[in-house]
Amino acid sequence: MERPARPAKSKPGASTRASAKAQKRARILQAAAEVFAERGYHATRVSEIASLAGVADGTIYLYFASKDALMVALVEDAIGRFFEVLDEEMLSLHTAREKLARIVALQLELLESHRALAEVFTVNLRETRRTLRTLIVPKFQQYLDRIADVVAEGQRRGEFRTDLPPMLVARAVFGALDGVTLTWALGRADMGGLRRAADVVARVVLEGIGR
Amino acid sequence: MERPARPAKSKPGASTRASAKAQKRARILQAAAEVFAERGYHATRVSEIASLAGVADGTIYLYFASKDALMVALVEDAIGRFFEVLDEEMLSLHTAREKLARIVALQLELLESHRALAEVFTVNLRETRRTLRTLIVPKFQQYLDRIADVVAEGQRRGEFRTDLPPMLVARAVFGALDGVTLTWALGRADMGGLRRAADVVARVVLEGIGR
Amino acid sequence: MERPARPAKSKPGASTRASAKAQKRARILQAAAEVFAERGYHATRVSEIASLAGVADGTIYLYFASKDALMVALVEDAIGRFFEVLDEEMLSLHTAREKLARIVALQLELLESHRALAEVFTVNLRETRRTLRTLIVPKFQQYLDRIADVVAEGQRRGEFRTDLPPMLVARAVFGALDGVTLTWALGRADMGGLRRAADVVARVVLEGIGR
Amino acid sequence: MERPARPAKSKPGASTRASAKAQKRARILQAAAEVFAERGYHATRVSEIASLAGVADGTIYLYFASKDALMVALVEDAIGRFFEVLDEEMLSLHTAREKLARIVALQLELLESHRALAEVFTVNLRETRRTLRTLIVPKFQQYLDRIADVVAEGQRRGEFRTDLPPMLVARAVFGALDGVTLTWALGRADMGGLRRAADVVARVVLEGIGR
DNA sequence: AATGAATGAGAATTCATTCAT
DNA sequence: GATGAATGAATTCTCATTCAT
Repeated sequence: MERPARPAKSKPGASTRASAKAQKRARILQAAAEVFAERGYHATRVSEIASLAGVADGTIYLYFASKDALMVALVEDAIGRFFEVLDEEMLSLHTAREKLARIVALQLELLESHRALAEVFTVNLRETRRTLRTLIVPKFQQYLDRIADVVAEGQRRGEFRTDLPPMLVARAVFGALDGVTLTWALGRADMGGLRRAADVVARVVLEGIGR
Repeated sequence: MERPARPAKSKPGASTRASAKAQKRARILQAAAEVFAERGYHATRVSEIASLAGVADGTIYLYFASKDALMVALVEDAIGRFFEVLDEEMLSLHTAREKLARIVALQLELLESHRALAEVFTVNLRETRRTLRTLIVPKFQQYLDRIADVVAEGQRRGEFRTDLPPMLVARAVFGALDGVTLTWALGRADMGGLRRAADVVARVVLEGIGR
Repeated sequence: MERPARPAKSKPGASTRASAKAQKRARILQAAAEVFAERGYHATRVSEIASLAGVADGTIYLYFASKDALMVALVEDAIGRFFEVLDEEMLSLHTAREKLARIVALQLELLESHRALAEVFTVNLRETRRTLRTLIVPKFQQYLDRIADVVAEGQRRGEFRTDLPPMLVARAVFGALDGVTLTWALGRADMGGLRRAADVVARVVLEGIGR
Repeated sequence: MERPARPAKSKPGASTRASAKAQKRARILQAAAEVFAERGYHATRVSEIASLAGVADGTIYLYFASKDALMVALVEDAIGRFFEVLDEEMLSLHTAREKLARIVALQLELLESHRALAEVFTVNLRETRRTLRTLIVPKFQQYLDRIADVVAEGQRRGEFRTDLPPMLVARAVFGALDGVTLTWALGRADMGGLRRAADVVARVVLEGIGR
């Protein structure tokens, strides 16, 4: 199940080492996502992650401070990558309708192509202790803010009706995406299922909040 | 596993005893909801529930087979009560629009008035093991079915646009409700917050799926 | 499984009550022997004994101070009854050979006809705590003394060789009886199995296996 | 479940480590025997064994799957060692009389020099659950078979009388040994006590107590 | 840097016993 | 006398984390 995946040619010296380190870190995170999704956060043993990642138990702790930190890193990394793509895509879009539709599509595309992440985000994330949520909730708030910003922009530009509080719309939209992902991940998780869902959610939301 | 209150003729005091038993059971469930919401399912000690309910640790096990069973009972009781109210209310409503709006309002009203339950449903429920989820997921599916039925009914009656798969709409609507409840419960949980959210969600959804 | 067994006609008044009490006590002991033999001392729940005896859990404690006391009473009663029979039979026997052979036969006959007791004596008795054994060991010592007395008597009368310490012989004989009972009870426990064993043990002890 | 010491060529230090592991395992078993004998199986806390063995509680479980498994290993190791000695000694003996006398002597010598084991075998072994006994009973049956084989051999060779079923004799002999060990271990357990008993048991079995 | 053996804190659950009815 | 609901003490085992090698 584990792929050692040491790439053939890499830069010599320090950067090789740095890159080897980054790769091992990534391998551990990947393994963590899979085991968390498969067994749940609490039922996951650190040794299972280590085993799937092909490292010793203790090695995990050279890369992450704790099992909790592993979950935080996993989520923050994924959100970070998502934000990068999102930010870039937003640049080329000009209407709020387009932007909102793209956000919806992008989130579901990402999760559809990373099944394990989909379950981690919709399920396992909520298994973790209150303190841990404290670290992650701000990241989510950032995302809600971005969605709300697009809604507010659409309202200012006359694209959207103005009787709906942007943040409340953002929470509902995020919830809808989370909900379809959850039922998809816990169910058959069929190919293309989330992509189709994105279309439906976008149409309902845009018709619903459109002027 | 519990014996329901015995009906008409029984030894004197029996009905009193049965009712005392039902009351103690309810007290334990209430305590469980509060502690689960406060500390999370895994961080909750059975002894904390017992202490808050004012019974001995062992007494919990005279009413529920395990900590897991306690969570299942908590959720099933709440869903059961919700369904009862829902079914009765649906009788007096005739359009699908009214019905859908009522479902949205009812779910959020119920959870707003039971803050602890709101957190249990949106957060703690997902902390429990796969096997436990197996027991609860069917109950949720029933709820999704009811929502999807109303959507399909609206489509047949010409109230709703027909290009949206009812079950997908149901999943999105449920997700939206779950999402606003989650952000409400994890945030300030201000009075009336969910009631206002119900209005927004209903308007977005009905405009969105309306013809 | 339980036989209420209230006998039809008994003496009126206090003695009736006393006898009813004695019968209930006997029923509890009988139930205890069966459950101990079936499940082992530690695995036996007091409530199982109560259930088999057809009384409430608390009732057990009106007759016996504790689960330990129940085991002590069970064993002492059985040994007491055994001693009564033994003492009477000894009166009519005159040689030490006859006496020893009779002891061997009597012990195995008794245990063969009370399968549960056989297991209680050979197995469950040793499951109990050191303090409990302290109460029972003296009873066993009495038995060893009787056997040793017969051996010493045989030596005085010239029936038995005199180079063997009577108490050591007694311990070996008792062990042999215990051993055949144990293997019988843990095995098929076939009818007549112990009776045949009695004959063999008696012959080995009295004559040896050498030609 | 444990990995036996790896043979010839392995990383340097490996054999040292394997031997350290074997030593720790032995220390735990030794500690277990002592505590079981002292307090009884059920009254023994795993933490007491750990403490006496000088390891942490959890370490016990790196070597044995459970408290039950610890008891099984203890008994099987001891029987295994006994069988090794027994098999070797039997080679140099030629008459069944000699062999039987040697078995008797050897068992009692072994137990006399391992007082704790004597109590474990005669007492604690019977405290364990039915399932555990299932694992150990076959080992005992092997021993009974060996004794019975010697008896049958003696009968074939004309050394022993032929009117006694070998297995029944084996059960009685084993019982006699078990009985003298039990009374010795529960009593003063005086030095040489079992050695003297061996002599008496052998003489009784081979020649009987009759004159 | 990597390993993996060792650590030891921590908690659900059982069940003998009590006592209000 | 009898009941059985309630009590609460008591213990095995797990597993995140450490650290000697």
